[in-house]
Amino acid sequence: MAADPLSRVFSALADPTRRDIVARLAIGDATVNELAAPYDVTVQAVSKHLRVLEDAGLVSRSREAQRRPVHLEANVFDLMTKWIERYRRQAEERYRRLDDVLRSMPDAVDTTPPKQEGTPS
Amino acid sequence: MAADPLSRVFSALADPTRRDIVARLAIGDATVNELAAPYDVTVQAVSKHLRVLEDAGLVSRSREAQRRPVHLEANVFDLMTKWIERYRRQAEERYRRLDDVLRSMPDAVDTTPPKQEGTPS
DNA sequence: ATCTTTCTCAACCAAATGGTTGACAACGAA
DNA sequence: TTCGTTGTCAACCATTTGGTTGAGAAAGAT
Repeated sequence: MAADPLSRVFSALADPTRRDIVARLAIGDATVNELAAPYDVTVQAVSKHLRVLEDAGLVSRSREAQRRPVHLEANVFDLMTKWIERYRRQAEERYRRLDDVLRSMPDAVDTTPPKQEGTPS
Repeated sequence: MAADPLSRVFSALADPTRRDIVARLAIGDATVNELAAPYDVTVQAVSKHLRVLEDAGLVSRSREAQRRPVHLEANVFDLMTKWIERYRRQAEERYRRLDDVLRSMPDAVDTTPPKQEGTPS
């Protein structure tokens, strides 16, 4: 089993069925049988998927008679978005700098579009 | 191999070594040997990781003499952030509505914690 | 031409993954 | 109590994955 939380979350969402389940749970809590209904796999398979999502902290299961309502824990998403945003911003910044360098070169390639730029972000 | 692009991206980032490589590439392009140096795995293993990242569209490899500089393609991140944001927002909206309902109920359960903000971890 | 460097491909291996079936625990209903 | 429903656990199976070693392609250096 993956050690670090970030790997667990990414790994959990790397499966289309599990992303589908998350999408379903965003609408509202559901039981395992309800979640399994749309797919032609056994309930056990869906239960396994839910365990993966639970280990990643994306989902929680409570007890209610025989039923086990599954609930989406949205806050774990932040872990991912923070990681993603960090490196995207860094890469975009780098790209911008490269762009500046190219622009500052008189006519190395000459394909420079005659454009005046705004300053995004 | 995973069919859909979203699964490929999530799956690619589910590995700590590959996330590390992405972090490194955010600083600047690098060759396979440079990328492999910090880890005690073979260059072949890193080459495989790069292939996974490339299939996910997160990275591109060009040719420059014998060297193959690896470049980070930041735009693919958007695919993920869009997906994540959508369901997080949906789940938060749902939580807000549930919160409203609970607040509008006079004293259904009475175990209501006194107005605390933020989840108790 | 022959070496050297850089990197990928192919074959193999152990472990993880996603699925199955079968057994059974927990609980409400009869 | 016995039955039906809901869900998990255990064992098993096929495929994928992350790693290895060994061979070889591509291009500059000698």
